[in-house]
Amino acid sequence: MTDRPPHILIVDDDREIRDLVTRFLRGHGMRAESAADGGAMRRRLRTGRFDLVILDVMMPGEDGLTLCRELRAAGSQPVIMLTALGDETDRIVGLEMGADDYLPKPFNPRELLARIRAVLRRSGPSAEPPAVPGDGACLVFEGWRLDTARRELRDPEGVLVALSAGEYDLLAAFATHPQRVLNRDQLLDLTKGREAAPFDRSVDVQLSRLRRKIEPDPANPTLIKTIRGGGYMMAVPVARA
Amino acid sequence: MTDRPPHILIVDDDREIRDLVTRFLRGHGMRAESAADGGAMRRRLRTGRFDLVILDVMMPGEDGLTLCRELRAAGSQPVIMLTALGDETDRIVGLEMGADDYLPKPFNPRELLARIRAVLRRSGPSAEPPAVPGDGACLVFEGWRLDTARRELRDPEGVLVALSAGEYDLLAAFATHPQRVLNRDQLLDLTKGREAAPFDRSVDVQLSRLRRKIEPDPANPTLIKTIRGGGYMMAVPVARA
DNA sequence: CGGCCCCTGAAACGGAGCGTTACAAAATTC
DNA sequence: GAATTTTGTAACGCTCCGTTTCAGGGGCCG
Repeated sequence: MTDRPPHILIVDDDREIRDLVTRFLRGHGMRAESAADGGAMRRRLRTGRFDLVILDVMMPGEDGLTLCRELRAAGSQPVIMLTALGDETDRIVGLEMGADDYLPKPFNPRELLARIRAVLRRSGPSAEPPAVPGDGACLVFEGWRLDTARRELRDPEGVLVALSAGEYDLLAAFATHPQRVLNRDQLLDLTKGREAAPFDRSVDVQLSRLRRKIEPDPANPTLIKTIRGGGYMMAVPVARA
Repeated sequence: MTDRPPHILIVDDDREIRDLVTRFLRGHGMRAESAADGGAMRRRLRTGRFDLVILDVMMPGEDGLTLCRELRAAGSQPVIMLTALGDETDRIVGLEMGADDYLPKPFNPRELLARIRAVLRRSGPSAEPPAVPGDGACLVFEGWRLDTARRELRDPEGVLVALSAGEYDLLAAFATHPQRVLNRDQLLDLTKGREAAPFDRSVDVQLSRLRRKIEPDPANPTLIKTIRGGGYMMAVPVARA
């Protein structure tokens, strides 16, 4: 029912293609961003939540197939691959790697749009657990235990702490980005997948509610600190278990 | 949200290009500075915080690729490389070295501006690598312990000293540049990432507040000394732990 | 040595950022 | 469809921070 615009990431070494596709998708009501290579892609995925990734197969350095396998292992976004025209091998290997669709270059932007919509429709609205690449694991910090598979939180004594969906998403965003300052835009992107409105303070209120449940002394937070003028930060190290 | 103007460093041996780009970027609301070679770049990076570095590939002495690799290893700023027109090799090697984008010379300044904005948007406001627990994130001086991962300060007895965000940033600036005189411009750049206004004395006031918390006798400071006419200096050695 | 100027320290004030509560709308459950 | 829970918005008060202002003190000159 949440019909927010889909968020697409284009990974291609060719600047012209990146810009063309980005502009085209934005012109059709989507949020689109681009990355020039695998490193940039990873950096962008670290602080943003995407509904779909478009990968060029032919790239210097890490090629699209490698990145596709990585995406499949880590996240759950659907992937569309851009292959060289008529190259059956790429197409087959791409699909084996877990790509959801492929498109031979050069392509008609309208066709890309159609395939994006098809893949998003297929993968459905419930395809994506927010903010968690590398799932199935428990995130442990200061004795607390966040089970990302069950969406449950247990305190150091092992007692279940009831969190609302929003509180869980917020805590998960921090737990997957520990020891980093996250501003309100990033947190909103990670938890709700939307952008901040002018006087949006919903993050503040949610965090206040979360602190009441997990901080020993909510007035002097030790787990999630406030960085005035910057945002918030999980101040303790997080381990996977 | 802190929306301060981005701070760009241009590294190019050609003086005309440096001036042209610097003036152009400033005319578009950015803070821009330039360096003529690798040495000047390193010197500038030591006391300034930059959001992006523009590197010329072809330079006498250390070329852009070498510098790019160095930047990638040390810092976290994104890099845009200026390559010779149509030189595929440079472009590919540049991206492999970790550049976030490239631009063939000669280029249209407006296009450079667009590239810069795109890269900044992609890399986001905080692009630091996630701190690994146990990595040397503590700075120790005279028994005091500044934990940069947790943004916490402990006195020699191990008692937590409450610092405001601004006080912490200021102390961190000194602790990462010990035994060096830092003037107000440098401190403002390191802590707030902005330039000094004509009669800006905010650093003085913050330092006064900081001294009240960490100096045994704030009237006769021993940790952070005043250098009349020059600025301030952390007067004790700092070790990583 | 004394007077002057300029630099710095610190108090005081006001504005902005943030925490929290209250309330209303929306979603979920039964 | 009603009751309950969750979530966003508005509002109030507190804290932090930048600016202003004044006082003290060091350096330079005579």
